[in-house]
Parts: sequence; C-alpha cells; structure tokens
Amino acid sequence: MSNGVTQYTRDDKHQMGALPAHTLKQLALIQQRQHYNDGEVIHQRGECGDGLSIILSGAVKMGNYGQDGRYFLSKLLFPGESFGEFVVFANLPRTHTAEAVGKTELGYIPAEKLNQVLQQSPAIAYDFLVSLSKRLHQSLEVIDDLKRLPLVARLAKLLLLIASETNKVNSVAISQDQMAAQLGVSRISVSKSLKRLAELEFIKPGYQTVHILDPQKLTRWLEQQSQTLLLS
Amino acid sequence: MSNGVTQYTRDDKHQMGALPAHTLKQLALIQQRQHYNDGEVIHQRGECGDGLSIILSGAVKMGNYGQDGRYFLSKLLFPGESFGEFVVFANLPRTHTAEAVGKTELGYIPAEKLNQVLQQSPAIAYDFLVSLSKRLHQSLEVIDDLKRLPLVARLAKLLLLIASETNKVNSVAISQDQMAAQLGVSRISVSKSLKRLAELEFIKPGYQTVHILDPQKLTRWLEQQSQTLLLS
DNA sequence: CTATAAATGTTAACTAGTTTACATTTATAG
DNA sequence: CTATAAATGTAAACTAGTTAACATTTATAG
Repeated sequence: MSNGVTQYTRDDKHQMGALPAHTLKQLALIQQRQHYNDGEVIHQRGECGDGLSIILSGAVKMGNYGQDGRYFLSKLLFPGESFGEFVVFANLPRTHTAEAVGKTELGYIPAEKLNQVLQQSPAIAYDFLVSLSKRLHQSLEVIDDLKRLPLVARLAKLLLLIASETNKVNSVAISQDQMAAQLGVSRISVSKSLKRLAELEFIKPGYQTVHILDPQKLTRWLEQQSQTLLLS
Repeated sequence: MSNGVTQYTRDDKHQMGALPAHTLKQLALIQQRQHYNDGEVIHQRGECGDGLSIILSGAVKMGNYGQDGRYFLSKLLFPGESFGEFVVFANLPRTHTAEAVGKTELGYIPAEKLNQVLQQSPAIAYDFLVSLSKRLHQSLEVIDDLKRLPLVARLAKLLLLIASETNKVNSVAISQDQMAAQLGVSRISVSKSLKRLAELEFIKPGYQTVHILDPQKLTRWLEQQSQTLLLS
C-alpha cells in the first residue's frame, strides 16, 4: 500500500463497524461513485459534509495533524466500512481529515436520500444502530486504555488487534512510525516499548514487521496488566 | 449531591446524547421502574446486560477502577439520558461500572421489547441513531484531545464544557479530585494546571469551585492551543 | 551490484506528570 | 463555637515519555 501505510489489508470477517453485505448491496443502488487518487484529501477536520460515504475499494486514512504538523492516525477504513454518519444523523462537523490510501473508490449517498431510505427500511436503520454501537463501544475502550494503561500495554493491545484483524496471528506488517501515529506517541517511545516486549519474549521486532512469538501468552499478560480486558 | 459528586446538575437543553422528550414519553409506556440508593452498583464492567436503561431521576456515574483502585470517571448521566445501547444493539459487554448517585430511578426496557418497538417506529430508531452519533462524535473528540492536547488545555476544555452544560458560565462546582478522575490524571497535576490557568488570569480556584473569569477569553486561548476546536 | 532512501537502534538532555508527604484552608456536625 | 473531616497548596524525588542527534540496518531503484 502507499502513502506511508504498510500492506495492511483486512479480512472481511473482522470489520468491526462495517455494514452487512446485504445492506451494502441495497445502498449500492442509490450511491454515486467517487474516485480518489493516493493521498488525495477527501475532507478536512471541521468541515460540514452532507452525506454518507462507503468505501468500495482502496482505503481511507482518518486522522489529524497536531500544531507541530505531527500526524495522529485514528483509524484506517477498508471496503465495506462507512463514514459521515455524524454529518447525516447529527449535523456535526467532521472530526478527522480523511485521505485516500492508494487508488480509492467511494460510494456517496447524500443525507436526504439516505434519510428517505432509512424511513422506508427499518432493517437498514438497525444496521446503522449496530455499526454505531460497535464503534462507540470501541471508542470508549480506547479512552479507557489511554487513561489507564501504560504505553507497553497499549502497544501490545494494538499489535494483537491488528494481528487478529488481518488474520495473520504471528506477524504484523507495520512500521514503528505508524504505530506511533496510531498510539499518539513518539517513534522512540514505540521503539523502547517494543524492546521491552522483546525482552519479555512476547515479540521480535523486524523491518516493517513485528513477529508475535506467542499471541496467547501475550494476551494473558495483557489481561494481568489491565485486569479486565473486554475484547482483544 | 452525594457519593463524592458535587452539586452538578444539568440543564435539559444541554444533554448532548439524550433522547428527545416525545420519545422518552413513548418509551415510558413500556419501561419497568427500578430504584437504586446512593452508591449502589447498577452493573459492573464486563457484565453482559440485556436491556436499555433510561434515567428518570437522580444520576448515574459511569466509570472504572484501575489496578490500584484509582477511579476514572467517564461520564455522569442525568435524567433523560440512557445507557445499555451496546448490549441491545451489538450484544457487547458493559464498558463501565455504573453506580447510582443519590436516590436514583431508572426506566428499564428489555432488549427484545425495545427491538420490537424500533421495528414499528422508525422515528424512535432514528432518535437512537442521532443519540449514538452524537456520543460517538464526542468520544472521538475526547480521544483526539487525549492524544494531542497538554493537560492544561484539556482541563480548560473540561471547565468550559461543564460551565456550558450547567448554564453557569462563570463558575463550576467541582472538586479537584473529580476533575482528576475525569481527566485521568492525579489531583496534584490538576492543582498545578489550575495554578497555571490562574496565573494566566483565566480562572480563580476556590473550594469545590472554579471561577471562570472570562469564558470567551479562555475559549479563544483554547482555540489557539488546539488550532481546530470543534465544539466547546 | 551499488547508491540511495527508508526504517530502526540507541544515547542524552529535557519535560510533564506521578507519588509521597505534610501544611493550610474551608466546611460542617455537634 | 469548636472539633473534625474534607479539600486544597506545595515541595521533593521519581518515572514515563519527548526531542534531538547520530549510527546502523534493510529495502529498492537504477
């Protein structure tokens, strides 16, 4: 993949907040198609969009830039996932800047049109309820982790998460810069924490990869650290 | 108010994620009433509940305890606000421990019953979409702040938020311990940051209160600090 | 195969936030 | 009005994470 993002594609089964296939099919009938090139900005933080976007191919990087220009990656979205619900349902401004990662195709549904569909089809509305619930749940967990867990634990959790999402349980293809952007810390801190996890023999750092030696052992350790681990 | 929570009640207008009055009325027809005494635990983190709860009177403290027993307050919920959507819509475990603050009455709707209602009434389903969207939006902002803003700025933001929620623009009734629990930092750090805000002549700390000298000036300063402030 | 760019490892000086400890102020129960 | 509890102020020693700087490794374009 391009745009500073390593080959980090996902298995369909693991798309937490994604809409179910049959709903995507129905929405496909009313969506417009939009094309973006690698790195192209789809929208900026603070803007007021006016519709829902569904990723058809490629990927979208949601994140923000700090005062100093440092980038914080919030989430990578893959085909089947959507964004813009806030705008449609609550008329709120964009929380993140969205950029295409690789050649990317989006399905776009204007707010009005989507609201019509939702009125006619309670099943689709329910799918959005499920999707939003999962994403809110996930966000609350992240907030909790940020407040309660030390960096080593958060890093371990991130690695296990990506491993499970990509279905490659024993190795994660990601750079230290990317982990840093995702965790909101410096690359050096990531390096330090990786070293500690390596000393504990949970992982082995490589070039653009982290090998997870024993995912189960790491999970158990993480449970001890955070006492109540809900998902993983 | 009791249970370590200062007199911190809200104006109805400002209940961000709350359901609209007419929806609450309709839901009232099918809800059971539950009573809790001050400090009583409603549910624990990790449990699998099975219904939606709506606060009718009193308040509910959502938060978690760290390994060391330290408490992290996530949110205070007031009449009109609900919780348990995750459980109903996505079958996920509780993210936070819920405790009653003062004598508290809840309306409880089992998952099945609520789902029936949603199928029959798209308008109510839509209200939940709006509520979940607002809450997810808010959560994403909090995550962003945790990663990007220094404590002083986060503290200032918290004070402005409570001030606007309670409609007392010039003073916030809250203890330093509570602010610390909410921000996920130590009481000493809160004290230090308050001192800095006082030196900048934005606030004046008091006993169980913080006086905001010039909310607008503080908001402007905060905008400079965080470049793109969305809500306030 | 080599030059270059990208990613990683590591040190050192620094800063923000933590814990511990104790003094002081403020509210409130009796 | 006083004794007590709760909340606040503040200092000191510490820890985790930050920036800056530079050496080394690994991939890749030509």
